[in-house]
Amino acid sequence: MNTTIRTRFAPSPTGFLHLGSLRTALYCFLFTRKHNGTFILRIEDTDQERQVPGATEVIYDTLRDCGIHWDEGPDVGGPAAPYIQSERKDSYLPYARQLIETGHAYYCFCTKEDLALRRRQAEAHGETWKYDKHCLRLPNEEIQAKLRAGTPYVIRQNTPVTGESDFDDLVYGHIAAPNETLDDMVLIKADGMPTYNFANVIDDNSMGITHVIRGMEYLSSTPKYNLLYRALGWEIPQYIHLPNVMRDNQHKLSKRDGDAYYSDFIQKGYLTEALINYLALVGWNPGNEREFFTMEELIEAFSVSGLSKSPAIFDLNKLTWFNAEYIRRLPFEDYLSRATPWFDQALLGKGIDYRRLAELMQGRTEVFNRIPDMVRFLGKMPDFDKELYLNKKQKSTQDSLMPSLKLARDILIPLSPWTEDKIHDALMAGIKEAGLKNGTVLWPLRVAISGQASTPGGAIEIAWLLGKDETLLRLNAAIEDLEKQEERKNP
RNA sequence: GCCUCCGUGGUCUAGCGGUUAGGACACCGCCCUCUCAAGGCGGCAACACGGGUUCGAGUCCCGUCGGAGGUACCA
Repeated sequence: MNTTIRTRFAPSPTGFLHLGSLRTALYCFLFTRKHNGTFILRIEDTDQERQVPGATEVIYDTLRDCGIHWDEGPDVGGPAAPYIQSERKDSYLPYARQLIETGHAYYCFCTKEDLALRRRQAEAHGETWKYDKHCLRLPNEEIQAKLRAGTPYVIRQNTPVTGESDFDDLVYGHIAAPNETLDDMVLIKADGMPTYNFANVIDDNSMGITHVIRGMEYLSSTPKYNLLYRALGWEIPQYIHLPNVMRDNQHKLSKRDGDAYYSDFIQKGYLTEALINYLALVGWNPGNEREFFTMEELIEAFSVSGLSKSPAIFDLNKLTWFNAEYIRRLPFEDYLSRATPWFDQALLGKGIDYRRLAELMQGRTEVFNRIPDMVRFLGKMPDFDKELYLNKKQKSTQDSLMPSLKLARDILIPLSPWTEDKIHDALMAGIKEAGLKNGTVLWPLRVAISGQASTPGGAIEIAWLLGKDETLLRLNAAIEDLEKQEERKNP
């Protein structure tokens, strides 16, 4: 490999960046960096009807966030500028004309409606629809007359009807398709814009792309692209087609799921690094059992041979596990600042010490958006089922309950200053003195002041976070509540 | 329908003719422990099916079945 590798990521600006596309961009980037090549960003906006304002910026921002840097692109320029297809509009038609002259393409005056009708008829007969080359057989005079009259037309590729076309994909190996099954695809649309199919070939060539890395939805049309390369006398690039990222066995991860865009995950509190790390492993493996990678390490480890051929289901569970791991590894100050807005959602103005809370929460946070529900009880004592007090394993029984709570109260009332160490030592000493098991007192205490089956921290940490006043308030309320309940039972 | 591709536990995967089929997530159990989490230990669970080739097949060939993609003046 002595020629410099040039690759491109060529998204359409139709909205947010889909995770499947992100992964394609990632692999493309990794491959290119690994081989010291040039990574190009090209915006494919040939479909005027599907433009979404601001979508291009979303692509830039997402890629940058992820650490996927492009060497040439619309914003940074480069020797093959412009990098937006609509701005290259005029460069396609001459090639199409050249193809017409050499018999590899032809004008077609069939209307969309007419085509749709014929397609439906063919399908009604159970036949495969394929353009019948009707306009290829038009006499030259008629073509010229229609052209002069301004009749709308498209330009179609004239694919051979015999033989077969084949190529070698770096992932899928040898791919061959009978030419008779190849449709005469439209190259230039009636509005003068090239189709993706055509623009792609022209741009990839004029930008000197050596390796085309893209989703496998293009695998079956690649033979047609290659026919174009040959007709134009161009060198065919290497192909690396990537299997799809699936939601489940039969569905691609789709925009409808609400879980398909990069931004969806970031908003929920997934870390970019975790997402990238996970995504890299959906459809690729490093050849060993390593799972954690920084971007630099991914570049180092990346190899086409580790790419999988079969579609992979996106596993939210595993992503979440990665995310929790990444959160645990975050420097504490970083965690604190990221968690603060989520603490605020449940605890704003409640006077809780976020720093201590963050210490307790960092190891327990899987996704940031789960924080509010986990800490809300600190701001407001929730209602809870009294059954929660009873816990066999902790040796907290109906009989031990009231004495335990009162013991805790008696120990905590005189306590000063209110520090975790003090609370801990006093409680432990009192429990030992009473000859009880830790759980017998601590379990009901934690329940009484939190109302939760589980909390980020034990009774001691929770008591400290709540503060002495609030802790005793809640404890007293719990005791009174139980006493009332007793009275009702035995008046 | 036709064309192309794919097929190892629930999920992501290792395997590239001889393995007790390995790892990770999830799940279950135990330990640790003032709950939960983390951690430690253990467990459940896979070569889609049928034919070949071979001394020997998850690995090679053929077929069946299953799935995906394509079949647009969308990309």
